Amino acid sequence: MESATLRGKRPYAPRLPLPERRAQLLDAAQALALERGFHAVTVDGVAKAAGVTRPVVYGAFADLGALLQALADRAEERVLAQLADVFPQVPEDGDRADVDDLLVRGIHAYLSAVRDNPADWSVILLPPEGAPAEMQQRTRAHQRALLGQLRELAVWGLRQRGGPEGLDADLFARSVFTLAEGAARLILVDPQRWQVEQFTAFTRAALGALSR
Amino acid sequence: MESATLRGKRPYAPRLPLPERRAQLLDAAQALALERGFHAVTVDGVAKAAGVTRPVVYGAFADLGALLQALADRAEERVLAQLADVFPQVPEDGDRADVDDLLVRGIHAYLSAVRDNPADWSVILLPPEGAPAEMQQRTRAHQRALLGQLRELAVWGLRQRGGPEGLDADLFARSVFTLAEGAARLILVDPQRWQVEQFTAFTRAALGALSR
DNA sequence: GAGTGAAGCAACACAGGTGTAGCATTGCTC
DNA sequence: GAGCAATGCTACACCTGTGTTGCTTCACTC
Repeated sequence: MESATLRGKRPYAPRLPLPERRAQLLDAAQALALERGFHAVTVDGVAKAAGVTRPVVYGAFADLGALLQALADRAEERVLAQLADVFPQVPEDGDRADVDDLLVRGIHAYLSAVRDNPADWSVILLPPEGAPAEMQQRTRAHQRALLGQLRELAVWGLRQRGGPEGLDADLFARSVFTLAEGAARLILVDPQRWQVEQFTAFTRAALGALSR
Repeated sequence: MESATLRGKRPYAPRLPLPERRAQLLDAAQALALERGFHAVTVDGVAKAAGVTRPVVYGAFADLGALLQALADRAEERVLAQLADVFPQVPEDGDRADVDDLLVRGIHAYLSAVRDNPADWSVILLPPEGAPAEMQQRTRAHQRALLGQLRELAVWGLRQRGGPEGLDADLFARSVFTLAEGAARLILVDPQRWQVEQFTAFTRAALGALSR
């Protein structure tokens, strides 16, 4: 029907196989989340941003919750892959590696990963209010897991190092965790101003100043 | 008309002078924000929670934005009043006060205030995504101001103390800020588990361990 | 180069939210 | 205890978002 094209009708968007369509929609959703916050990600908005209509989105994802879930999954997957490449090995039992250096290298690896892939890390690190409860719970579970590991490392490190007396290992681990996350946020928000090296230098100085 | 009462009509809520009505609505809004997050605060929800109808809310506040603004204003006002009572004096120039002790007392005052008034501090400290941009901007402006003060204090303190070399004062101030906020959040989220004294003890131990 | 199944589109019904207009009730004043 | 201004309520119109139905178009197969 030529009348269809003559009227102001939307031209058909190119057809895509499901996996590519999903990727395209997730890209659009991620861009929206970065620009206007997580709560601004709507099915309608994602569809518009991707140049398609809502039923296309529902063809790719069960509903908005599933889309956000998939978005988080993808970001997490990429981010873990990225870390696996660069993260320093955890010391074997009895290893004589320098504890301070291990922590500094860890921070460096973490912050570099954030700097090099701000889009995915934003999904992980930005405050998730407005996102469905499911997602928030999962984020929290991950934090707990990471915190547990850090805590073990802190216990080991403080003993190994003969570190300061009375410094609670759990709180120390939490502090490192909180500070690292804060640094990551600064890098995400203003990468011009904040360089990875500033934080590693600070960490080195702080650890160096802690008496043994 | 007795027919009105016989039918399932809403009974008239008691009439209140404007200031009390405002206070009542703000209480309702705050309770909602604490229970279900900031984005769950709606004019409709506030009205229902307060046992009135929407036009009553619009009689007290221009719109939802104004209500949230007023909520933040009130919380901030109360919180500042609270701090003014307990916060240790900033040292005069040339004062010989113990720098470490000053910081520990400051942390103690801050966290005690949070513990004793979780409702208002939650409004200040909970992540404000979903809240109008105006409010977020103001929060950020306050953070900047506080950070500036902390930074001056850190410069002064590190010099006074003859503290560790190479420890950037700006980053140190930011670290203190971030950690204090993190501690406050822990106290808000799980006051059973986290006691103010744990954090002050940790702070004291950490500062004590920093070589002079 | 027709036929057909998959992919995309417009349009609908619904839900929950905003803000407003006009009527009903109350309780204060005299 | 009647009058009346202030206060609250019902009801409406509108917006934005969700999830679905059925029609249209494309592109691949034979």
